[in-house]
Amino acid sequence: MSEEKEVTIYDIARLLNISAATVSRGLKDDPVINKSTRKKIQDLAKELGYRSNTFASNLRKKKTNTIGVIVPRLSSYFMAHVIAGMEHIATNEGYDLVISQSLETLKKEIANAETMFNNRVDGLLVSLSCETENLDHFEPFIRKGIPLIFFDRIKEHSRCMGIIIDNYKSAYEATKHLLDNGYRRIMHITGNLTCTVYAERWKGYKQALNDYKITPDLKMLVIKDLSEEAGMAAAAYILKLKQRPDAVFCANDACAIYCMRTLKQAGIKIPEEIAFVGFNNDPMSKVVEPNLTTVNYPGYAMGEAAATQLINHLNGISSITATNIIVLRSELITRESSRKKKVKS
Amino acid sequence: MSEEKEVTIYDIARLLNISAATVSRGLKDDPVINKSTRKKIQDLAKELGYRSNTFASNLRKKKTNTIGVIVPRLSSYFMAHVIAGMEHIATNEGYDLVISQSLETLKKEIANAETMFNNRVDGLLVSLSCETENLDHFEPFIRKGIPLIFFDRIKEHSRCMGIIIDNYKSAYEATKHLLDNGYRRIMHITGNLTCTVYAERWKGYKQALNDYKITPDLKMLVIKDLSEEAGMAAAAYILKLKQRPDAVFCANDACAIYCMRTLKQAGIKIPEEIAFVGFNNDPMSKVVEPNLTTVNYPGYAMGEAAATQLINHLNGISSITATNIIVLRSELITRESSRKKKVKS
DNA sequence: CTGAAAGCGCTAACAT
DNA sequence: ATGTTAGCGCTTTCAG
Repeated sequence: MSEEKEVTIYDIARLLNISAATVSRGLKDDPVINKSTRKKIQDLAKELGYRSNTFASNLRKKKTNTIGVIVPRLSSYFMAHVIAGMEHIATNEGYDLVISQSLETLKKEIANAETMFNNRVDGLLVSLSCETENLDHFEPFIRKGIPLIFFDRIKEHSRCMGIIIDNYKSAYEATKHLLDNGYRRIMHITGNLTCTVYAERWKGYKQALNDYKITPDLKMLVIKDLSEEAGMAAAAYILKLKQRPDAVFCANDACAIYCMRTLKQAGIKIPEEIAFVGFNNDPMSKVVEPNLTTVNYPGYAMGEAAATQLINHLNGISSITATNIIVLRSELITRESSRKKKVKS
Repeated sequence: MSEEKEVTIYDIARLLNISAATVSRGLKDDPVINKSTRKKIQDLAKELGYRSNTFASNLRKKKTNTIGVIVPRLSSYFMAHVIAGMEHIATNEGYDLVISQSLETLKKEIANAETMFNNRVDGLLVSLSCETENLDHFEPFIRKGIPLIFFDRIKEHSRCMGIIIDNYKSAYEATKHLLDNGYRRIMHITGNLTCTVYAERWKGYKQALNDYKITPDLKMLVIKDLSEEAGMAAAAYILKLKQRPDAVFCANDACAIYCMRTLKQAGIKIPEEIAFVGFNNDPMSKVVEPNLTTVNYPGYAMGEAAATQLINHLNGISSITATNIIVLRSELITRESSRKKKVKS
């Protein structure tokens, strides 16, 4: 623990008999400084083990080079990829990421936003908790002109960009795929409808049914938390139903898979008796038997897009308030779990 | 963008006709200040929307309240849970997490360490890349007395704590489980053996064989990158083998699963002809058929442990250099893929 | 219990 | 091309 003393620009300045200002400029390779002076400065800095003091610099520049990220949970496959994508872009651009989880509660989301605000992040990337019904706790950012981008779980705001996939369209296509393949009594299992993503998927589902002149049946709508347990519970519900669905469109893969598995264990043939479509393209969907048809959700790309937009705005290259919504491509991946229904003739 | 001016302690001081020093103390509820003065200060601060300037404070205190995290990849199920665990502890203790990925390369790991060093993190939490053979790039931290904890992928260092599971023992138990269940020709599929985790697992595997008087056969050792593709390639290798294994112990689940699947598609019965044991307890392992026997890897707990130890050290509650290694409990979860072998009689 | 004063290390406007 | 100067906002002796 030999706490060596920190080297400052003043040490370098003194040793080189120049001013601290010149050192400061030389260190960031400012072309206004003589090339040989620059080299001398940089060489000595390295030799002395100089490291720039970020706080002093931040204090002066009033900029933190830090981007705040607030997400419901870190520990999903999807979110891990989003974060990886953001980290990739941020690092390349010299920004740090400070990440926090709301654990799906508004209370924590508010606390996290406050911390981020006090820490003076340069910008904020947010995926909203399901409990969040208004954006009041982000007003301090708006008022200070701190750029704010929502991704995945968004709410519209005139001054904030949103980055999403077209949940409505994806759900519509997923449902239409089932209909096209001959399924008619399609159950929808989803999460809290205050979440835009789930609300949109539900709309897409209904529209597809409508287009096939099918009236949505409320018995065919199951709202749970989309957990594995919810999937098993949904399966139990299905088994008790007098008139069972011939297909299930579930708003995530984990829930779809555990529902499917439970039914399978109860002797139901998948997809012959009940077909399945999930959402997210979780690695599990490729492994479960039968392989689950699902909607690919480009997490890494979404993370990259969000970080890129924010940083471009920060650098003045583009403005967040001009573009309002960016929609990423998402496509249906058809697999065994929704194979064409054999029509009994 | 109404860039309202920032409120500082001087503003509060002026308005209250007291000194900035008193405000500074009052804001952190220093009992040395008159209770009513404290209240006045805090009330006014809230009213004016005062937020403390972290840099100014950091600059003065030479402390960042930031913990750096360097991991090979963020986007695995395991690592997502590690990070979630760290974030949980760090947030509670008022620390920020700054996270970066080495993407399994030494070059990036060095660059990341340097950034963290320059950003003056208070402590560092590291899981090493596979390429890392020495700890030179962490010397600046050691020299400055900045605490450094390795987790999961560690290397021993007299001044750094390591947090791991007992990979040797877990692998030993996994292999012994197969042996106990009647399997004798056990293949081991693993990753780069410069990684301690894989080296330890390999040792455990060999020891179990030894204890059963079985000489390890080099044909039964497959070293790949443990990816899904590696799993499929390993399956192809097995199919071409004159003398096939009757069981496979794979150092992670993803690879095990894709190997198993490929064999299954080729008509091999699992576990009758070839049994499987994986490692990690990835969600996929519970979903694949047959369910995969695996070793539970407590990611969240590991993240919590690492963060807790670091913060305790930072707070002077305990020392990192005293304890050297913390071993977390990990247990074998037996499932269908390694059912007892039926002995032909 | 409160205040005065001296920086922490860096940057940027302004001057030379 | 380089130097001077004046802070950024906070903390912390030391003095009262």
